[in-house]
Amino acid sequence: MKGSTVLLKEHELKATPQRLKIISMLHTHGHISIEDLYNEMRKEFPSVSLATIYKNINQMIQSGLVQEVKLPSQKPVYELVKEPHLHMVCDKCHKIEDIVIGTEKIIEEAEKISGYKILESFITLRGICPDCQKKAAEEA
Amino acid sequence: MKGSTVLLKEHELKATPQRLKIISMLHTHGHISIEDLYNEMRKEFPSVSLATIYKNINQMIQSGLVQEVKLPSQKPVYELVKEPHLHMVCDKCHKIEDIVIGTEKIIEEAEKISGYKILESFITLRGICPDCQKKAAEEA
DNA sequence: CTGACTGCAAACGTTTTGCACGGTA
DNA sequence: TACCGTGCAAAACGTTTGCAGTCAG
Repeated sequence: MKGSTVLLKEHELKATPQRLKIISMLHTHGHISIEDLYNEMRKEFPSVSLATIYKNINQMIQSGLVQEVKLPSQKPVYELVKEPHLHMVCDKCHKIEDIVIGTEKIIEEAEKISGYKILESFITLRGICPDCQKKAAEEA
Repeated sequence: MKGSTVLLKEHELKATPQRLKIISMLHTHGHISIEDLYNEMRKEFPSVSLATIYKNINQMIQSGLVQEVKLPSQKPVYELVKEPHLHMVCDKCHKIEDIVIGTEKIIEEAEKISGYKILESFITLRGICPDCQKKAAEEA
């Protein structure tokens, strides 16, 4: 894991305490909403402004450091940009997990059928996570 | 194509002129935003209210007649529920197309890797549509 | 006829903007 | 020191709600 200061410098953003904290929260949570960023940030920086969170997240998105993830039936969450992956969302506990799967075949087929030149894919799968399956089985 | 009145009745919604128009616009456009629904609806029903559009779309979603589609970098659009499909979005002209592709393999693999029981998949592919590829080639 | 639907206006939650102050490089 | 970033307040959006009048069944 790269130092957060370096990460910011590489994207031409100054390393302010607020930004370092945002990066750290993104690392820790994997996926996090603006509201949760704000609430957690306030523990350490009680006078932080929501505007600061928005401005920074938007700058990080523009600079390619962060990515917005739009999920069905919930507010957008944010994650650090890393290798391409897809998102699994649990219907019961709402946890979000990344998994890495080859998507070449589906993309190839989509290109063949549609004639599009595909540049990026966004895949979200909704279902029940192993923990919640277990709980459901025990309750039955 | 089923009559819109019947479609509404099947979903236990009264067939008002506004609702019939919404269904017709969904048919015609395939995917349409609230704003576009409103602007087009006003041509025929000048005094229609945005609230009516929202209320109706939300009811149609709840009754399983309509589905919300969240796309990267744009407002949500709405479509009639039909067979599962994925969305192709053109970077240049922003057109949205549906294509039907088997997703069993990717879902199977995701289930195996993650242990999730998957219930639904949301797949969006971003790229350049054939028309815009052609245009780009001609300009070069 | 009755409950559901519409249009209007106000309220709401989220995100953006402008500006003066403060901190990073 | 110069500029960028922050916090605050206000504004701008998008969406929802409450209500009185109207319409579909």
